[in-house]
Amino acid sequence: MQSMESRASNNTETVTSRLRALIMDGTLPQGEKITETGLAALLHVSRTPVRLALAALEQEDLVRGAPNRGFHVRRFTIDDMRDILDVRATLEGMAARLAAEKGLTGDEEALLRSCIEELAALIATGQHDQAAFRTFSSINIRFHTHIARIAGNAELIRLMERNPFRSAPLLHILPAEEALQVLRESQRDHIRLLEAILQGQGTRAEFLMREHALLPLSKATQLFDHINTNTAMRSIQQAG
Amino acid sequence: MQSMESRASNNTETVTSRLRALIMDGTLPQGEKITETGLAALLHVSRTPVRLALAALEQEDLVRGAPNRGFHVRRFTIDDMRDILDVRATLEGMAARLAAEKGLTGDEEALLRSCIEELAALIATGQHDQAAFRTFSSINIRFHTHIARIAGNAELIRLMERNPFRSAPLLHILPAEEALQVLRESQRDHIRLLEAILQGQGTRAEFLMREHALLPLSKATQLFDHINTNTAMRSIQQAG
DNA sequence: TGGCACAGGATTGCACGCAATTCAATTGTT
DNA sequence: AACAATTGAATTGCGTGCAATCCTGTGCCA
Repeated sequence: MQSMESRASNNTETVTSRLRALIMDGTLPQGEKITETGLAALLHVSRTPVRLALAALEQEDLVRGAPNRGFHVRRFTIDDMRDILDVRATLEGMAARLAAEKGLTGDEEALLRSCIEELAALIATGQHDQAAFRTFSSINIRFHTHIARIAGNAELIRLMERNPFRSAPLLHILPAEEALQVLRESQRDHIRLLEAILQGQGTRAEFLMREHALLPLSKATQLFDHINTNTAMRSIQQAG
Repeated sequence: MQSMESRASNNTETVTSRLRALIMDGTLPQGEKITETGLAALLHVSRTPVRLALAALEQEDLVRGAPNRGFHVRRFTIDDMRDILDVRATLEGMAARLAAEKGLTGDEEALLRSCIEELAALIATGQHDQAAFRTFSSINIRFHTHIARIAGNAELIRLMERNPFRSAPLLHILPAEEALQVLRESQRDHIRLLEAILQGQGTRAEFLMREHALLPLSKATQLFDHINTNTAMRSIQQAG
C-alpha cells in the first residue's frame, strides 16, 4: 500500500502527489479554481507537468475540468461522500467474500490476528488522544488492505486504491467517549470478520464487512445530520 | 451512455477516443509498444495531445507505462478478464440492490419493460446472425445502464463506465444454438430482475444481477477452458 | 436605467526544441 | 569466444512560444 505516492523519479509524479496532498489536506479548498500558470508558479515547475498531473487527478475525480475553461477542485457534497462510501463498502465486502472463499494460509491468518491483538492492546490502554487514533487508523488500514490482498483480485485492489476515502473513522470530530466506542465496535467487527473468513463463510463475511465499512457513516449521520461538508471531508481525510 | 466518446471539442479527447478504439478493436495488439512519436505521426497530431491521451488511458489501465520507457498496450490475461468481470458483477449487483431499495417510478418501470419486450420480439424471430446479436447487445446495455441510473449513485456509475467490459455476451464465438440459449437465459434473468426490483427485494435483485453478469464468463469457461486470450478479448469487446 | 456589443486581458490548447535518460550495437578485453 | 564497457541513436520529459478560446469590464444604444 505504499504505492502511488512513493517512487517519484520524474517530476510529473511528484507534482501529482503534491497536488493531491494540497487538495486532500484542504490547502486548496473545494471549488477552488486551478490555473495551470498559478500552480506552476506555486510549485516552481513549468506548465507541462502540471497539466499532466491535472489530467491524472481528473481521472481520479479529485479535480474537474471544462474544455478551454480550466480546472477546479471537486466539491464533495454529503451525497457524494455517501455514494463513495457506499461503493467502498460494497468493494470491501467483495474482498472479504473472496478471502473467505479462497481460504487463508497460516501466514495470512497470523497477520490478521496480529492486527487484532495490536488493536486490543491499544484499547486496553484506554487512551483517546490524537496519537491513539492515528495508531488505530494505521492498524485498521493494514487489516483492510491485507484482506484485499488475500482476495487476490487485481482490479478490485486497483479500484480500492483509487477510492478517495481509505479509512474514515471520523474519530476527530467525535466526542472522546463516542470515539472509544467506535474503536470497540471496530474491534468486534474485525474479530467476527476473521472468524467468518476462517470458516469460509463468504456471504457472512461480505455483509459483516459492508456493515463495518459503513460504520463511520452511520455514526456521523447519527450525530450530525446536516453536517458541514468541509469539516467532514477534512476529518475523514486526515484519518487516511 | 453516449458520454465519454461523443463530444470532442478539443483535440486531446478525440485522440483519446481514437486511441481507445485502436486498442479495443485490436488494431494495436496487446503488449504492443507505443511511442509518442509513432502515434503522433499515425494520427497526424503533435506529441502533446498524444501524451495527454496516454496519461488518461493509463488511468483506465488500458495502457501501461514505465518511467522514461514509454507505454505499451496492456496484456489481458484470462485472470485479468475474470477479475474485471467479477468486479463488474459486484457493481452491477449493487446497482440492482439500490434500484430495488429505492423503488421505480412509472416511467422507469416502463423503460425497463420496453427493453424486455424488445428482447422478446427479437427472440421470437429466431434470428441468430450478427445483426441480431448487435441488437441484443444494445438492448442489453440499455437495460443495465438504466438500472444504474435508477440506483442514482454517481460514484457507482463512474466506475461502471470506466470498466472495460460493458456487455460481454461472447455471442460471436458461441455456436448458434448456444448463442440463442444465452439470449433466452438473459431474458429470463431480466424478467426476474425486474420482478425483484419491483417488489423491493434488494438482496434478491443483487444476487440475481451478479449471476446474470457472470453468465458470459461461465459460458465461456464452460466451452473453452484454455481459450486464447486475444480471441476472447476481441469477441468480448466487439460486443460492447 | 437596462441590456447588448465590443475590446482587452487572461488562460488554455497545441507545437516544437532541447536536455536527460534509456536501449542497442559495436568495440575492446580477458 | 564470452563478457564488459562505451558510444551513439532513439525516446521520453520538460520548458516555452504562439494561436485560439473564453471571461470581464467598459462603453454604446435603446
